[in-house]
Amino acid sequence: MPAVNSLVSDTDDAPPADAGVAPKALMKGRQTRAAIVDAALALASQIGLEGLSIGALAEVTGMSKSGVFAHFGSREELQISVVREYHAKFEDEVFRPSMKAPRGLPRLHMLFDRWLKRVSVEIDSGCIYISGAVEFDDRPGPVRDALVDMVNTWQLALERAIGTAAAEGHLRADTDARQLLFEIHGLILALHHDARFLRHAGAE
Amino acid sequence: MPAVNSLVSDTDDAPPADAGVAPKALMKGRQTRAAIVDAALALASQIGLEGLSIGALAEVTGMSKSGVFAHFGSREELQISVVREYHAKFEDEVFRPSMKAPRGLPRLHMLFDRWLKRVSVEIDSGCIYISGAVEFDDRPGPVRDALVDMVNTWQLALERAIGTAAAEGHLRADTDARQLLFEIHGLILALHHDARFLRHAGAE
DNA sequence: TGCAAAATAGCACGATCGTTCGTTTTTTTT
DNA sequence: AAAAAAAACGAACGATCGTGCTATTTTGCA
Repeated sequence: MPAVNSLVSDTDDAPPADAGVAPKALMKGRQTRAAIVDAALALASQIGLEGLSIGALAEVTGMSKSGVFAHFGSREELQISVVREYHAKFEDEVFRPSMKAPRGLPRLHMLFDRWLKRVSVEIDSGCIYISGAVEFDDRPGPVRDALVDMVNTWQLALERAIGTAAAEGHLRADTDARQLLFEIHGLILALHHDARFLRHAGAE
Repeated sequence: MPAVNSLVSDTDDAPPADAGVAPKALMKGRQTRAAIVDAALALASQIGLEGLSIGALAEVTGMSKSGVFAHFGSREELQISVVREYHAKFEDEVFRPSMKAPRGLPRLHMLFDRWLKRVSVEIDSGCIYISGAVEFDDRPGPVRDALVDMVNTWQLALERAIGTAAAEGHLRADTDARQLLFEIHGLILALHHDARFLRHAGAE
């Protein structure tokens, strides 16, 4: 694990550094880039990261292929940007709000609740962590690395929350955090499967 | 659900029917077709059903593109054949052997055991039910239909096994078969995720 | 052994892919 | 306002995709 791109870390990346300078009034490029990434995220949520094509993306955003391309320099970089964007959104909507809940079981419960909602209730946006895990389980490269990195980050955060809840006395003292994490993860995956693929209704 | 292509049903399909005639000595075509499907299954297990390309398949089997193509008539038909082949293999290696175990918990246990092994221990062959579910959760069509059909078939068989085990008194009497199935499925999915994507070692 | 049929090869098509390059437009700075 | 820099465009490339065709080879049967 090279960089500690831990949960909590702001979201910009491409131009190497905002070296000190105040954000002068963000250049036009940044905005459109953000718009493209947004559209790409929506697209990738439906057809997968591998299905993401620059041509389709250009059509959706109303720009030219080369115009879109120029913002990333390669398809791979685009995919990575999408992964990072999803990570940032996930952080904003799942992780950070839950940190305001009292530590221990309530916080863990909120994490789980929000995770669950994010992952499958909003049918329009499938979870990129899950689809990406399947698409890239046998496809080495930077995209896979980025995905693994962020999934690991999230799982670590969850495991810590479980540990805290146990230490707080809200869980049985002999709780195996790793094992519980594994089981909770299983529930989420099964729900994602049944809701999205089999099109079942009930969330349980 | 149009056809009852239940577990237990033999595996040939393409030429409409083996109308009565004894298998004269299977024509050359059938063999190569089978060989192609085998190679396709191996390929799809790694790069996914969507990643399956006729060109790559031709290279692997040492035939011409059109030679491969002629056996299926369309890419979609090829994908469906692969799904069916996986289903048949799954039946042979997971379902059928388990039916020889004594009904109730032992049989259920054997089903689970073999399922688990098939799905993730053999790293070389990822589970097409799982990867397919993700790839086709938002992609309607005959391939998706075939996948859903077979996953449903398998889940139904498992649910029945759970029900039997409960009726036999091996499980708590108030067991909710659907719920237990859901949880078991979750464990399998989580294992597949951790083993294949995160490359963890222990099976638990 | 010869003949019909099945299996395979070879070639070309239109489409789409990611990417490159030179030009033009827009934005920012001076 | 003019000059410099950034952003977007348009056209083309090589590659690969699935899919038609028409030969050619191989197979199974008389």
